[in-house]
Amino acid sequence: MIVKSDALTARGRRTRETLVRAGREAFDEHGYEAVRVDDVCARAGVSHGTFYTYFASKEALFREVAAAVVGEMFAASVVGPAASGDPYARIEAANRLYLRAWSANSRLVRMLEQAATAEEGLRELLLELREVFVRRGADGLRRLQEQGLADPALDPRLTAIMLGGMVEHFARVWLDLGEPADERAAVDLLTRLWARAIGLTPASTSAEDT
Amino acid sequence: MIVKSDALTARGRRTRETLVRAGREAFDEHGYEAVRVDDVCARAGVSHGTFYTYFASKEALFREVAAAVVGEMFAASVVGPAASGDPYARIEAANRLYLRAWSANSRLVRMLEQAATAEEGLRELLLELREVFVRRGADGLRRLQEQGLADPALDPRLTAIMLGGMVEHFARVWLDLGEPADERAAVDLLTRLWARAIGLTPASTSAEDT
Amino acid sequence: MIVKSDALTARGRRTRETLVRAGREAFDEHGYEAVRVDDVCARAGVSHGTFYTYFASKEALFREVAAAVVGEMFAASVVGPAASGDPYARIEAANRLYLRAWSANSRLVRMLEQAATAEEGLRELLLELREVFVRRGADGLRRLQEQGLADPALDPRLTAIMLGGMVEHFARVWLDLGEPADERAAVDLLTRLWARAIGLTPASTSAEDT
Amino acid sequence: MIVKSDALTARGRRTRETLVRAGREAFDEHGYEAVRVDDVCARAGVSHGTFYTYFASKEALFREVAAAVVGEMFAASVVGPAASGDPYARIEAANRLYLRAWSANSRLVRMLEQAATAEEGLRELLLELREVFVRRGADGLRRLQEQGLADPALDPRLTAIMLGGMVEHFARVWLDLGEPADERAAVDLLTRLWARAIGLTPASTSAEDT
DNA sequence: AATGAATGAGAATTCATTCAT
DNA sequence: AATGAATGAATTCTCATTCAT
Repeated sequence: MIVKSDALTARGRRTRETLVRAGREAFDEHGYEAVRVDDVCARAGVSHGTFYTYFASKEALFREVAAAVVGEMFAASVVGPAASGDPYARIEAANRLYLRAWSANSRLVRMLEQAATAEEGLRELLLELREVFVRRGADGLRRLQEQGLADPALDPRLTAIMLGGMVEHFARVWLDLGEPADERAAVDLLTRLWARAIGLTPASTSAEDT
Repeated sequence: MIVKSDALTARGRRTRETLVRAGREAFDEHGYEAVRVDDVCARAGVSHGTFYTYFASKEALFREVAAAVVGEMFAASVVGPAASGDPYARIEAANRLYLRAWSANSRLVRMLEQAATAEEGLRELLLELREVFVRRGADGLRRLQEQGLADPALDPRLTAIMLGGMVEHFARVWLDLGEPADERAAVDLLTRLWARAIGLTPASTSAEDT
Repeated sequence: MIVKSDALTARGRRTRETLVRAGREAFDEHGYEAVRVDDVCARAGVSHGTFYTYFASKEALFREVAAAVVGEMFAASVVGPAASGDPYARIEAANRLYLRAWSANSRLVRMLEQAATAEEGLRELLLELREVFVRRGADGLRRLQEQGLADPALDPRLTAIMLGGMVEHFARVWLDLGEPADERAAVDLLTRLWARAIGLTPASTSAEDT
Repeated sequence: MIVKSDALTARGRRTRETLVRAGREAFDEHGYEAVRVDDVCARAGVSHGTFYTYFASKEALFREVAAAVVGEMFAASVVGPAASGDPYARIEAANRLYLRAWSANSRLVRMLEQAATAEEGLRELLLELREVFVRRGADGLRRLQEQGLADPALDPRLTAIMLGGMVEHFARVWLDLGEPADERAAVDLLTRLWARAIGLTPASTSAEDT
């Protein structure tokens, strides 16, 4: 007798949101397996009977949390046309956003990866998330290639996957494994490596040096 | 009650090895949580009672499996002085090895990462594994810098982490998420990006082209 | 808090009746245990809260449903003086009514039997129901014995229980277990067996044959 | 990890049997729904973990109990050629056995009937049980008809169902609903009604009277 | 009268681990 | 060394019922 989100009173909506928030925190802190439904309920301050008023199972809650995370990351991935001019600056801005988005959610994304092995629906969500970032990277590279600013021999998609993976992976190592580094330095280096790797022509790169 | 590895009859050693092998396969296929001790025993063809003759717990078995995996990856990470001459070729060889080593064990390494969150001992093992690869990468880069073949401004350790992460991460996406690509093309592109990123001077790079 | 039936507005009476009807259908289709209060409410189109405005518990609803069923069966058990004349024809008419009454409600009666084990009140209801049919059968037999048409050695009550049970039981086997038979043939045979069993004298029986 | 019955040590077999016995008693006393797995375990003196070593679920235990009951009833239904000669005496003997067999298991059989509604496998078991008794009755009648001792116009199967139902149903009313009667009188009357109903010719019937 | 959110006792089941043989 | 029966803590989920609005 799960109640759908759009058939709820204000109070119901509030409770539901509280549960999602509590679940997100709990999953993020302890991992999917380690979280018991009762933990989430305790954190949300409701009985576990109430939990099942809103979610059919722990997994259903996770799906909801995962969807929220993915949604936020989509939102965070938009560079905005502001940082316009300089290609190098654009890459830098994108990398900063990328690093932040993944840093903020790295544990949940990894849980999603893990859970995606078993759950069909989650797998799709994960692939979709990845695709958004890959496509963004690939499109950016293609544009630079068309402008004659990047090595035209590089396969845009594969390159985007690899360099995007470099950023994503660093987010993990940095935060989850505690590799010491400060954001500025990290973004600087990631950007430099990225730019060089795609052969961003000296013209723009040197702009920074002057 | 647990029998130490070196105080075993030949028969005992065989049983123990069978269990480790069975555990490794099971963990790799289904993940740590999803594997029951009984599954491992069934696969190894021994009773549950026997399991506890050799391992104090499921976790102890995992530790053993993880150690074996890490050992193999260490072994696999040695480039060998054979591919000597050309820096680019060395990087290429290293990338091929790197990619293969991580591909072969990506699921288990991820499980190790996950488990490391909770277990102190595993955390150390994981950091150690990572360190070996990072150091190898950093050392290689430092050597190139000393020879004037790579950008001396790059922090060797951070650069190695980032570029190594690129390879490691690609191994996951490629195998676990099924991104289509063939090894040759992948190694080629990874190497090209890596070389360019560290500013490997044309002199050597072009050596390949001629 | 429970509103009594006679202190209700027209609207309230309607809601209450809807619930009883919905409960009866649900119980009949799925059995007492399998029916959740929510199922009844959904079927009746009211909220669970409303249910408790009219019934103190699920069991209270069942009691009401059971009483209704028993009432209907009482009503159905009246042969009416119409089929007067011939004793055999009277038995046949009674058997037809008997078979129909039990057929129509066999599942609910069985649930009542089952529930009666635990609930004192229901036990009485059940015994009362049974008694009506037993008494009717016994009275009929006694009359025939007095008229010299049936074996005077038979204990009227016990005989009525046994022959009545034959009809009742056949209703179950026929409908619930799907033993194929058509009503006409079944009533014919039941009547023939019944008449012969009580030694209904040829005089009347043969009346049918001529 | 349910262990099959034939792969058990003596101790295991003993435990399993204890559980079946405990389950049978519990079901008989309280009904399927009212019995918790823990009740059975407590009665058997084992932990509930042990229960699941032998049975996959409460339902699986019930299936086993039901099969045992049906087996016993099959065994009990054999009249044996001893009571040979007199048809009336044979019917009487059969009725006594019939009444006893159903009396001894009436609650469990009713539970089986109830459960059969939901479970396919149980339904078959029930139908099989019924069929054995029906066939036995039908065969007996057919033989009498061939010998010219019973009304040849009666459909053997339908008649057996009806008269068998009379006995079966009486067993319920007698034991479960507490209708007072002693076995001798009940068997006498059931037999007299049965014999008369099928038109068992006076020749044999009167044999009893002399 | 009606609603529907909240409750929590209760039941089934899993599985790592122990221990007698 | 090996076996496998026994254990019980832990966890998920259900559903009748209460109560504030």
